[in-house]
Amino acid sequence: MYQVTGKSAEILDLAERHVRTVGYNGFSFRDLASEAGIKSASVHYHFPTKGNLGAAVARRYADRFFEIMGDPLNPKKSPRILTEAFIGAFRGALNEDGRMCLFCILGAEFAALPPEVQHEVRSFFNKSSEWLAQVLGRTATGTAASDAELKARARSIIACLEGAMMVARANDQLSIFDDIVGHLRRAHVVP
Amino acid sequence: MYQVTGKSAEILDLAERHVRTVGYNGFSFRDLASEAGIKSASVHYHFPTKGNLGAAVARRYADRFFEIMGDPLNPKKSPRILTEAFIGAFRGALNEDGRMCLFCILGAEFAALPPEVQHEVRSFFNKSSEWLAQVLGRTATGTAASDAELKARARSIIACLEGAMMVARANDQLSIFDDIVGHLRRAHVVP
DNA sequence: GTCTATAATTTGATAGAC
DNA sequence: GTCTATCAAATTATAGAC
Repeated sequence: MYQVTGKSAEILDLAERHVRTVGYNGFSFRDLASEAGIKSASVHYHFPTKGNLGAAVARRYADRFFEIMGDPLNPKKSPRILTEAFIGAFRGALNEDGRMCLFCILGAEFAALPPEVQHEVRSFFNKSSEWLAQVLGRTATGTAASDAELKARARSIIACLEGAMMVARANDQLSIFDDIVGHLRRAHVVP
Repeated sequence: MYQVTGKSAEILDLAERHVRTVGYNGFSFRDLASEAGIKSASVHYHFPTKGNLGAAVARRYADRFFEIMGDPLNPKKSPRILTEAFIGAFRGALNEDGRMCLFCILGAEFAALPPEVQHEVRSFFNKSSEWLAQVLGRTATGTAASDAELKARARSIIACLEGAMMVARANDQLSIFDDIVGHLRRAHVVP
């Protein structure tokens, strides 16, 4: 699933790389075309408009993310394991290729995005904080907390991870990300 | 100081608004010109290149920020007061006009920025985490911590604030920012 | 300082042949 | 599905008059 089989998928891969590096407004259809070995008109065949392409990139990224994360209530995986997987997904994005989490950069650019892309961004933040809130609800301190409190804690962790990626990349030091996460652990913000 | 006296300052104001809304790649010299009631060629008279303008916007924003924050070691201001001022500066940016912190959006766009703007972004993150680390060093738990640990804690708070702004704006709910900060306080991450 | 005029390039997007 | 050709608009930036 989600393997690079055809040109459409290849274009999605290239677009994702660009968004995660220079943002939605930082690349053009011609950039993608030249890297894919085709012409920009052919890119429009696969994705009629740029908003269309942006939304497709966002949707695929989110689908992959939640597919990897799995069920937050899976009894075979402890809250700690799941939280570490969640943190690892963010760290991996940064470590793997020095690029940002897709939704960190799209979130910052939010007002500059076409409506269909904005919709995907909002959706990801809602779903990811919901996922993490469910995990936190399984912990000893979580069972006593209200849903609103759990969601706030989840958002706090997500916000911290997104911010950590940004600060780390601006300084080109992955260790900054690790320092910040280390602090989250020591403060018992994270299971 | 920093009042809108001439066209240069007015252009800086307009550019700052645009960057904080749609990012560095989301506006043009013509946008600024039409809003300032002049032509784009006249904008180039004040700021030869866009990188030049971007760096000037960033420098002014940072200068203002640290002017308002004052001395982190000021004995008349408690660590708690100073930290709240720090948090308030971030919240104010969001609350005042629903726009992002300038360096949150520039940080996310980092790779798409001209070198001179990148330099200002790095400089802000270094200076602000240094400022906050000095404040944290004055607290009971801070005096025992190493400089590296203090800096990591400062960066953690900054990352969280930047991330909180992003998530809050993407959802158009200031309360999300407050929830996240509230959690920071309850977890005693913040003095 | 601001203007007109314009250069040189890039952008997103379309029409129509193969 | 990909191409050539092209459009209309926008972009950063400069030259030179006022």
